[in-house]
Amino acid sequence: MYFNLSTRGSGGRRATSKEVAAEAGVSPATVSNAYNRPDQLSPALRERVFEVARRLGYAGPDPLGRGLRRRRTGAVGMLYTDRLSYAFADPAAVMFLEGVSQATEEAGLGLLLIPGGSLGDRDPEAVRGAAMDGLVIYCMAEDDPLVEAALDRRLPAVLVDQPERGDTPSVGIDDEGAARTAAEHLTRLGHRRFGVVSLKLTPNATGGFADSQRREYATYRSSRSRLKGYATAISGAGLSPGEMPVYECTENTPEDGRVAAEAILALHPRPTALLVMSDQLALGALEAARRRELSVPEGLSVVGFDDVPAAARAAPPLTTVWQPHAEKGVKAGRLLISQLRGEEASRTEVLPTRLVLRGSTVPPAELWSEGGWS
Amino acid sequence: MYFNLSTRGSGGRRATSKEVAAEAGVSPATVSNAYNRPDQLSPALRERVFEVARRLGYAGPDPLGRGLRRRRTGAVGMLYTDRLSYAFADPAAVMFLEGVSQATEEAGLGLLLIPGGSLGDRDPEAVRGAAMDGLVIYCMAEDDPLVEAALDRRLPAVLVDQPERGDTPSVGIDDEGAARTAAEHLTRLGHRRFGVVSLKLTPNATGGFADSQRREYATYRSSRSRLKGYATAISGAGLSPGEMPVYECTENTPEDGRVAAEAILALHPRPTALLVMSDQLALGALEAARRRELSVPEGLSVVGFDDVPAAARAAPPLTTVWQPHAEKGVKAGRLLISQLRGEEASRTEVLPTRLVLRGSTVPPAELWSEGGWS
DNA sequence: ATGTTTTGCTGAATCGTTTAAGACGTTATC
DNA sequence: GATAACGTCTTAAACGATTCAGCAAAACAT
Repeated sequence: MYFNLSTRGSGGRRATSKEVAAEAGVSPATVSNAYNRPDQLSPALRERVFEVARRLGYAGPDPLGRGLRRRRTGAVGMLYTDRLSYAFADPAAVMFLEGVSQATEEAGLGLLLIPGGSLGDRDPEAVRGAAMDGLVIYCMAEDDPLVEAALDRRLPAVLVDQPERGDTPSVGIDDEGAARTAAEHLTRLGHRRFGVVSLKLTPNATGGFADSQRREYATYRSSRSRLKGYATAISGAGLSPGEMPVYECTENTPEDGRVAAEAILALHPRPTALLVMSDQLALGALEAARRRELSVPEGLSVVGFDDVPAAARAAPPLTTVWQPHAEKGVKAGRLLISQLRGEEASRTEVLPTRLVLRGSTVPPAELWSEGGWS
Repeated sequence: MYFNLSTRGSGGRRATSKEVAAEAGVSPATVSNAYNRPDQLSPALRERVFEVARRLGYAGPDPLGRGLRRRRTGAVGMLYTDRLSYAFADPAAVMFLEGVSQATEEAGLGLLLIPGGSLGDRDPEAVRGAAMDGLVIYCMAEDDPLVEAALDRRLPAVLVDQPERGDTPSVGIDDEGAARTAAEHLTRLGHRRFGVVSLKLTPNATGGFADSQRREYATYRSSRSRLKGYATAISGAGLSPGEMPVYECTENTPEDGRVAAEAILALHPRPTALLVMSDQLALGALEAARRRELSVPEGLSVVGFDDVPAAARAAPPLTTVWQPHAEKGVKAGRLLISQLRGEEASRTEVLPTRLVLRGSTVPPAELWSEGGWS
């Protein structure tokens, strides 16, 4: 009969189920049953086991021991493009996480945010060593070694906003179509000179204008597809997309967007419209215009992507591509969970997008006299 | 010699280190060493082990087996007041998480978001069964059974924005002092009739005006302290805080804030100033005023709490109490990590706050003729 | 040639559970 | 009265790794 009360606090070793069993004079199996299958033992004994457990400071089965035996952890992992802390600074990612967490919480699962390290030296150890039952892989570059490492685990997984891989289910949007729609909106308004403020094209992006080869071989699918969508629209208007300046940002922040837009607006001839790959960047573009005393939309049209809440509150309110971030998260989570349950999941889900017209886009100034707009 | 290539994909059993060992003709200990202590075996053999591992589809040591043996998981948990998905909808919580994730990522640790379930029936199973090396407990009610369950695990922990407990380190702000400062700002401007839009006072809050007993026995420390701070300031101005209406919200959303403010503004006599416990709620209060065609600040002063980014962009910009959300997260994370490293951590950290004066507060209209303001 | 250290590997115990399968006494069934 | 069924509890074998003491051979020193 050995007590263990001294271990209150974070120090000291916790009691094990075996010790509880010994102290209560039963077998370990019975202790296990007390916690996991109340119907397998008499209520009286169960109570006694709990009583002893309390006395010994045993707070229930150790998750690792249990997990090892049961082959399941009760948590799903989430892998993000970049440093974890950046995810929380990106409204779109936060909304996505909101959706994922909703799905996982419904299922009683934990959500394990896996540290990737900075993009420079991604450390696969964390994803190799993370205790999880499955994972959602969000917005990663198609050649990111972490994706490889993650998939190697052979866990149930779902890819989000990424190229398909093997038979892993995926959810995403039609980036190319959405971008095309956004650009066509501008060509229809009569714009002829565009600039693109782009998200990262490859993980090791250094920022700056991207040449056509770089555009072609972007390893982030979303960026590549959106670029393609923009280009298609431009071509459709009889223009040549190759000449269109594309400034690649390294972070999805208003600051980076501002810098990019400033670079583009310094060009001659100056574009009359900016195609921006995210609202975070677009907010920065608005700021750039403001600093140049170039009024939006009169002097410059801007169309964003994502439709984050701040887009509607911006001055002027931002014309942008809406996409269902939270729903994407919920879908991804559910898809993963149904795999965990062994159900055969649908292969791929493409969620709808919608161009939201607000105040940041009008015909170019050159056309005003032609009666299109006043 | 047995291959296992058929298990590509999520199905199939993964190879174990023992199988790799057998196939490579070495002992399991050697396989382990190949992964964990490269210096313990010849480079040639190590390469051979990896080669066999690759062939067999062995992606490195199983996290659970390893975790069990090593007594450590490589992840820290995070426990939140409410449903996880709500955390992502609350900018303050998101900033806090940003900080925590920064700290954990630096240390190469995962961040496990523990599902609590809805507040009604909190399920302690998840916190009992979560595989983690330590946890941060954020903004929980002092009588929440989940806190008890979490502390019972005897893991290293840190409490955030919560009453101290035992010798668990904690980080927070001086809620009472900050609230008092906010309220004193208004009393100094000459306001005499106040309304309080309050965050939840207890987990099972139903919303509505809270009587004095309810205010007294609030189990969320932040709410209780802020209420106390407001009251102190009011008393200091020679008024009686007991008469001040306090409307308790159930969620920290603009919608709830609007509803609360509407209820308060319908009172007679109508308060000239609103003390609001969060900016999310305050944004809703502004909306309520707008709907009543009551202009802020001329007809109503509003002071918030948190200084979320949207506060500065609101119309009018919100006077509010700034607090270092992200830094709080970093501090909490670091405090936890230093415990994990066995370092004796400081007991308690109180972070600074600051009242940020913006456009939502002016003297009450009654005083304008007296020359104070125009 | 002998003693000592180093290198490279293995055997066996251990981490804390869960879970088939089975033992044993009691009660229901025909 | 035999048999089946049941309720309760136990035995023993996993689950997948790590770690420490130890051992043989090789390298080095004397």
